[in-house]
Amino acid sequence: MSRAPRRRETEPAEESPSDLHDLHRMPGHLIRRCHQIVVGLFLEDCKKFKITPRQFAILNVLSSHPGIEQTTLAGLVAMDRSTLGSVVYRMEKAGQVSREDDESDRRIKRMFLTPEGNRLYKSVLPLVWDSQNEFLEPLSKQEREFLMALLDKLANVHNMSSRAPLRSLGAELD
Amino acid sequence: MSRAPRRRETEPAEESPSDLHDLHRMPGHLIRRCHQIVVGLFLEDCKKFKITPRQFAILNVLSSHPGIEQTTLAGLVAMDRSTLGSVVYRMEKAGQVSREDDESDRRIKRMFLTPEGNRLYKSVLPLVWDSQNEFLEPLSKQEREFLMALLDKLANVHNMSSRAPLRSLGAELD
DNA sequence: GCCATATTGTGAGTGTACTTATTTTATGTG
DNA sequence: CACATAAAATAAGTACACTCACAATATGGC
Repeated sequence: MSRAPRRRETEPAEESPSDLHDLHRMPGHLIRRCHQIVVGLFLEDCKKFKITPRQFAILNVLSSHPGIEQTTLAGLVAMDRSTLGSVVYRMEKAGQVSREDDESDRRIKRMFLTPEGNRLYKSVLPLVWDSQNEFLEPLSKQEREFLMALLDKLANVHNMSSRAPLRSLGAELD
Repeated sequence: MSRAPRRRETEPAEESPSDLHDLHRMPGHLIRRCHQIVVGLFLEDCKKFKITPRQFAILNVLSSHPGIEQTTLAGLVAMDRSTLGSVVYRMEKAGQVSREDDESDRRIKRMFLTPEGNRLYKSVLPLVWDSQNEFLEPLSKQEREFLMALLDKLANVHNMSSRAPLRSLGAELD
């Protein structure tokens, strides 16, 4: 039913079926595709280090903020506490991060990069940037900047209504 | 190293720490945030129907292409076969799709929407569009179109190098 | 000091999203 | 027709990404 090709997209594929258009016009679908792609490029470029984008994000934040607690870290990388917990658990097993109990607040576990984790971070950083540039490569410099600005705007405006809001630091730590 | 706040973003948060900038300048991170957000809006708006974005995508494609096989469907929604299999399994249990064996090729299972699945699709469609508009709401009309064009370009250029490429239909199925 | 309340981390349960390997069935070639 | 090869679906294993619930603490008021 309803086989009327009434649009002329940039170039969905070859055949351009019928009202499957609905799906491909949705921002959510396009965002998902791009996410899928950028993760794929990341994993490919960093293959020899067996690291994921989330693990990299954690290394990155711990590198500049040693000793933060898990909930704060979760806020900084925009993950929820449970997910972060399981990712960090794996990284601890892999010897990349360490956790130690806080003296004054027994609920808290403070997190640090191990030397191993730090080496991994330094080694993988250029490869990560490669993958990011590779992703943006089809766009001109201006287009890249515009894209980033638009995504940044969307992410920030919706920040607090999202399920794992990005949160910056308070003033109490280090 | 490198503690120079040399940018002035739209509004990252309040403190704008130091070289955590690295992370937030990465397209991958922004894309992920936006993905997280748009999925969150979808789930919130469609809460009473207990449906996920992927399940909706499947309903959408099956609605216009009844009788396709799983591998083709996977291509149309850009999921890999394994993931699609498990999602479809749940939808079959929920009575939204049905699968029947193909006569001429015993490997194939052809998929259809059940009346229930079709009702669900029709009911949820407007809510889905609401969520998509809500996501884009912070942007002007022009910005929205530009964003979509840029994402579309990225998704299409990288399509074949991604792990679950979007594939359009061949000519053999009705 | 005691209690209602809030916070930190965790655990269980569901749903993607991949990888690799295996089973079943088709198809092409000699 | 037997045989290597390919394709469709599934299974097993890993890694997020959430939800809700819960135990162990802290904290503010009284």
